[in-house]
Amino acid sequence: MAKKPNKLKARLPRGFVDRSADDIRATDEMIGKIRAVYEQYGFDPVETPAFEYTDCLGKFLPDTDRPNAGVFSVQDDDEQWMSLRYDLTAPLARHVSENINEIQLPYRTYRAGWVFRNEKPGPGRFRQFMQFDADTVGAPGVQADAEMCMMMADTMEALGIPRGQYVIRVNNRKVLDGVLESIGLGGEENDERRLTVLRAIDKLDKFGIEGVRLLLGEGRKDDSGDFTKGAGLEASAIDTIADFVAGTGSLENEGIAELNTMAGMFKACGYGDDRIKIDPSVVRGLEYYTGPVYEAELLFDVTNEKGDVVQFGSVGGGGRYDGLVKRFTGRDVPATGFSIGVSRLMTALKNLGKLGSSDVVAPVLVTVMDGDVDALGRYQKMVQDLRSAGIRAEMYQGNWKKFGNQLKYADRRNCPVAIIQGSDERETGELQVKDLIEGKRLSEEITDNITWRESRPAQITIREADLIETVRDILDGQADDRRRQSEG
RNA sequence: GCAGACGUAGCUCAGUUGGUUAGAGCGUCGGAUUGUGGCUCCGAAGGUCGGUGGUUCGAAUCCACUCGUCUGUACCA
Repeated sequence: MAKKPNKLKARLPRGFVDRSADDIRATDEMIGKIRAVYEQYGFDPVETPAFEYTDCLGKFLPDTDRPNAGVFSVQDDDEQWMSLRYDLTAPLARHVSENINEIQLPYRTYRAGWVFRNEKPGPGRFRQFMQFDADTVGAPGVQADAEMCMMMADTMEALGIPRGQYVIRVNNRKVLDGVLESIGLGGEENDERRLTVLRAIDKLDKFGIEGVRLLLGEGRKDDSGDFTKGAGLEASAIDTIADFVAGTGSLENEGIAELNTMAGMFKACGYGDDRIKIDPSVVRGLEYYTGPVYEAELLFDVTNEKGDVVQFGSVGGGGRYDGLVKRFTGRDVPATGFSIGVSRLMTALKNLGKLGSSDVVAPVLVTVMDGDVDALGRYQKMVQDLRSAGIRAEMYQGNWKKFGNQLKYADRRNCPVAIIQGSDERETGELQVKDLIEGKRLSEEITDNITWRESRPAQITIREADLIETVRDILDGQADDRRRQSEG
């Protein structure tokens, strides 16, 4: 027997997903709400491309063992390396620097876009995802940072997350730096250990204070038995840090002063601890942040597809990055901004029931009984009339000779209404209008096929001229039912 | 990256100490029904048993390597 030719296997690269109609509509809705807040605050949109020259994206990674790890890079035909952007901040710094003479500072801008990371994907973690950023470039004062925090809080609420179910946590890198200096970890020679300590503090949510202490000391064994090496600090140094993240340490420095200024602004604007909170354990973006850092955290439980409760953690964050533009221009251009993880946040909002199944109704289906040119023209005209009346509609485009398949198609697409006109109806100037939703309900009471077919459930005969009015009545009735159900 | 678990049809899974042509349910497609969705009945398609190599008379089953998935951890600019 001849060997079958090998079929090409259709497969998606790992860590990437195809997006469904529901997902796309929900994302559009979210982005619309976020944009409205940013616009209200006086921010303008700008868009940069997905690719940048690799050197413009910058390298903030300390480990040079894997210089290209994390990004997708390709070599252009002039042999220059380009990379897909891994966030929206570095490209903005490039854009501002390149147009620094035309851009009026302070520059208040927002943008949504796909970013790409070449790393291990996991559930809810992809190699392409959407971020929605807002930044103020050319603003040296912490009032700009405070505004960012308040805008994040407003955005959470605009998305329907109730007060108390989210919190914006704020810290300042200068505070952390001060603490580290006080335990003798100042100076360049301790860069590596400082990083390890910061990463350990960042794990507070995950492992609790005891886990963090292990990571600051000898190290910690994970659930699979693998061992993570710690920072190897002295017991007294660990105590100092533990006191600090618990908020019981005492310290005076520039970072604390900045946090106090910001706290004062939050209070003056009526943003209490239930919305924005100073939290000494916030670390974030370990390399390029230079001042205030902040992140948005969800406080409600999220259950995944398997029904497990998962820790959702941060859905966005940001901070002050005073050095990024200077890399290009040599000029001090202080900036602050934050990023919302759109895809992640959407998962959470679905859980909260804030993004229900979309309210987009499938089209009305005009079925095809006769395939001659005259008949097809009549069917298409009905479709156009429905569309002109603002009703989503389509003519069946499959094999019209199998009429049963047309209704099956309508059923599977959740079409609300089907229009039927064969030669019998045509002769009398009539139409059959079938309410498919009501028909589905009635089908539960009918068990034998003959009755089902002959009773033609939820189907009425009308004059051709009454098409629009009848369809509209049925659609309105269905919309009322949906409303009652979602309320009850 | 490190550690562990797991890979059989589109999906969920059976498959005996290594033994003939690898099965079921659901789903898909066709028919019963040339002009009516659901139900029911009948039929069909769909598998390199993740891949490669090895042990063996014989491998879905045992071994090695590899790829992939999942869990934890690391990294996350």
